[in-house]
Amino acid sequence: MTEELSSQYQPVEVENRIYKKWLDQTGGFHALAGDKPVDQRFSMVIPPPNVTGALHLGHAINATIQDILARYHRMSGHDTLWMPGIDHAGIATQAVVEKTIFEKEKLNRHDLGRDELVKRIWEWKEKFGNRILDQLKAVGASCDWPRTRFTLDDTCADAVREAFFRLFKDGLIFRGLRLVNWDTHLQTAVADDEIYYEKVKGQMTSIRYPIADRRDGDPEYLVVATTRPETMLGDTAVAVHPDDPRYKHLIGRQVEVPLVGRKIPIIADGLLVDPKFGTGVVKVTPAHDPNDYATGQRHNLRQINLLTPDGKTNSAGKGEFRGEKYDYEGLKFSTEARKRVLADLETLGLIEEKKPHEHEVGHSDRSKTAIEPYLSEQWFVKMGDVEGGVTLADGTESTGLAQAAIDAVKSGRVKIVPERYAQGYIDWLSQKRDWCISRQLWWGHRIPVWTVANEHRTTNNDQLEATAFASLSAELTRAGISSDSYFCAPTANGRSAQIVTRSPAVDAAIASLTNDGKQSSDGCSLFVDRCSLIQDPDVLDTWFSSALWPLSTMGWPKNGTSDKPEDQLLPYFYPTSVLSTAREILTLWVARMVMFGLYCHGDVPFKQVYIHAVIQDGNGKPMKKSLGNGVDPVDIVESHGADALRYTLASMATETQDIRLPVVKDKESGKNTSPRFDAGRNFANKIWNASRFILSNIELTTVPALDEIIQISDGKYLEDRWILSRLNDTVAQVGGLGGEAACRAKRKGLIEEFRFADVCSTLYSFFWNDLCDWYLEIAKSRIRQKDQRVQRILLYVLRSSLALLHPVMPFVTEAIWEKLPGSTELLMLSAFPQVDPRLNYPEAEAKIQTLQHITRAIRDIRNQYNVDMKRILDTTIQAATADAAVITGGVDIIESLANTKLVAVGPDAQKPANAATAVVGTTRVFVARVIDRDAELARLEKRRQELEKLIVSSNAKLNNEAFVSKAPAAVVQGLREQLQRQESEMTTVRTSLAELTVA
RNA sequence: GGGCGGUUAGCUCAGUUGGUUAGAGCGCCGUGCUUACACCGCGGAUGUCGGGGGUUCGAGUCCCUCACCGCCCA
Repeated sequence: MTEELSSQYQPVEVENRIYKKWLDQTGGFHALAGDKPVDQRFSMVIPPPNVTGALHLGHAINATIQDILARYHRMSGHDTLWMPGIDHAGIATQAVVEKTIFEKEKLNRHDLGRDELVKRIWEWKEKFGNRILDQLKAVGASCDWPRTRFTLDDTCADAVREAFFRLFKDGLIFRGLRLVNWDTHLQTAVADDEIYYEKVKGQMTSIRYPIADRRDGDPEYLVVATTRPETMLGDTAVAVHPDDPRYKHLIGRQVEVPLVGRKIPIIADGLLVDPKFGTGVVKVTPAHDPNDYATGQRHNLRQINLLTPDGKTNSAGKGEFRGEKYDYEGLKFSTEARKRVLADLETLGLIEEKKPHEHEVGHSDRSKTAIEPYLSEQWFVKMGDVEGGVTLADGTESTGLAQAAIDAVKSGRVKIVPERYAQGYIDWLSQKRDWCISRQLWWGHRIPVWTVANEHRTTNNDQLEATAFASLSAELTRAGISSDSYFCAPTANGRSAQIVTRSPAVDAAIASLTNDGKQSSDGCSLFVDRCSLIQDPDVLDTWFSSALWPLSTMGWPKNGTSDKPEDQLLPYFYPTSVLSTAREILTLWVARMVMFGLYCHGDVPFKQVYIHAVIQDGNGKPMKKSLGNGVDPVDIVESHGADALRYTLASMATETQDIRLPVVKDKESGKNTSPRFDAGRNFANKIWNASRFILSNIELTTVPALDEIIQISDGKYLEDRWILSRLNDTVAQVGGLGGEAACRAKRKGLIEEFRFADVCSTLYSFFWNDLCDWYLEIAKSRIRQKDQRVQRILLYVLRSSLALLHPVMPFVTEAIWEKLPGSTELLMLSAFPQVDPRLNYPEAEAKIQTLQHITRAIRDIRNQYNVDMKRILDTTIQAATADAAVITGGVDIIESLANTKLVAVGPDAQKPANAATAVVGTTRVFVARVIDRDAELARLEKRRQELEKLIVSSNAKLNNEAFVSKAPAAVVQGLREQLQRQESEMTTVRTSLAELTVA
């Protein structure tokens, strides 16, 4: 046995083998719908990592947390599903692939074309898409791998189609003009969270706008200051503060915009204008600034868009002023056009002042180029309340989608842990801002809406359209797929007819019918070239498919269509039990999942949301590639082992929102690491060695059953009852009391309370301190004597410990489990230990504690006097009768652990000459023949002073009339008893001091 | 500007409804190659609980205020 196990745990030698064994014997941690009651089912979906990504510490801590939960519930006998998968991450992925293609082939996406680019991204996905999943496996994640989903696969696409179709039919998806953050390089709208701000040195220019129709006393100009003079071409108002005496009389009049010659109103707006800032006059360009946009909404102003999608000035950028024509069309908007505008203004003498100005400019995270606010047509999901309400899939009514998600949390149907995060979720949803779901990308779920191609629309072809649509409808009906399409008639305000399709079959039918005027099977020509249909070119925001993740991964909307177990996931495992994630996506993702879960399927997607802390470096800075302060979890798996990584991360998982991990560069490898991971490695090593020691001394062929253990623990060995009692307490803390007892006590275990750091420290102190430092040391003499009972206790405790530790440290525990006598089944499939009231031995716990105190006192003296460990000292103990009995009962323990000989114990035991004294409460411990009078005096005097302070403080409280009368009786009584103990010990210390002085 | 979190030993963090002498790991000091483990054992030292004020018989814990750090939302 000993020969097989090295004296140091070598994780790299066992982890791959163990992981493969798990996969082989569980079918890849495969879960099936079963027949257990709801409280014995446990399910989670993994927050799908980005395909472009590599594992970072955020993934690692979250995977560790989820795996602890999954393994714990699996061992508790619950049907356990942990659904894995990855996210297509629209813009991030497309940007990465476009960049690599450009670097290698100098081709951009327009050179390649849509189909070719999408094909290339799929190839790239096949090549790199599974890398992060392999990394999760290296960490030990026990996901149901055969079910691995991808947000762009067919199953997920079905869900996206169905959800879009329903929302559209219910009027919850609409198209509208909105100001979006436009990335002119990638030519797409980007979300607010995909923008970062950078300080840019610019110029503040003050421009004179001539006042139209001047009256007496009017100034010639109004002067406005701007950092973006080119946007003046799109100005549709200038605003002043309603109470500003300088301009009050001008409100309602007009100014002329230089260069374009447009006359625009002077409006009053208290929200936009700060009269103390600049000249107190603000130009308003609703199509090119978010604040101006809002102002435009308030005052019903025209919106003039000046941009082309690639960031140039469009045909609106021209005009006539003072008889001259000005034209900026085709110029790069914020660079070339700006220069020309400034030069032209200069020539006209309309520039009042120019001064340097530093301001924040939004940049796209993906292309690193400046963002342009851009007015464009986008698709939206209506979040706010709607007339008539929204019917959720279970038939209940809500005033709107956002409200439904708010109510789910407020009512406690979804519980957010830690609770404080619920407020942010509710606040964000309460704004009920419509959700822009269209992205001008090619990588993603294409918006399933067909319209008449814009360039073919004229006012007089409505009749043609109507006929064509009727024919198409008939064609779809004949093909039996008309229920998968939804027709929307053209509207009076010029919107084209729209067809929303639910299935690729309908798309294919439309495409084939509209191509080049081809004819349908019955020979009827459906569309002429003036009325061809095109599918909306945009794709859906990635979060749209992510929002359906708990549903789509379980097969919605097709679940229940067969009796096959894989089609029964949704009724069995939905809603999931827990979602573990980071707080940054609480709104973007979590809120939207709740919304869609309720709307599409009539139930929340999860009962609990656990928000884990974010790991920062040792200086409190977030870990970022650009800062070079990140630690790669895969490096830690290689250097320290997966268990060490997991243990360390789990022990940092407290309720705070940030945790710091001091980062250092490893001298040999040059890679970032942290000394904090040593704790995990050391603990794994300790488990390994204690197990090795126990197993090498065992002659048993099976692990004893609980009944046998209870029988033999009733004998003379106090320590056996003690370690069993400690074990039982540890089980209770980590796993809870179980069954009815837990209900009565209203206490779950630390794992289910998400107190992962406490789980770690509880396991650590039991295994290392109780088991290794005390029990194994006490048991050694019996082990040497081949005592059969101690072998049984040891093996039983070891097996329970491995099972307790397994959810946190699965590899090392499974590797040892293999070596247990009679071991056949996997530890990961074995039962998690249960509390048994018969294993509570409070009297043993109290007695061992006394013996530990005495032992420590003797060891302390040995250390202080530098006594050679080999020298056996004589000890005399003066103790009250009751204590003396305990000590006498534990003579062997004290003698072996303190390497001493107890020569006399009792109330009348006398202090030998030349003995050192230690005081433990009222007990005095004399260690013979090591006396150093000065050292003794110093030690006792120090204790005397400590006690004196305590006694003074206790007395002060007890002499305080207010305390005695107002504090609870138990507290007062407790303090009285404490004072008594302190005074007794003081007497003992004084006696010892007196003896020294006399001697 | 609004909201949230943090500030406890040299470092990283616990401290559950206010109540008996504020804890752990790492690090540090001393010591030991005692046949599981030096990734170890044994022992030790280290805290005005960010500053100030208040409530209370009693505050690390509750309230107010200031400072600094971080996050989220505008």
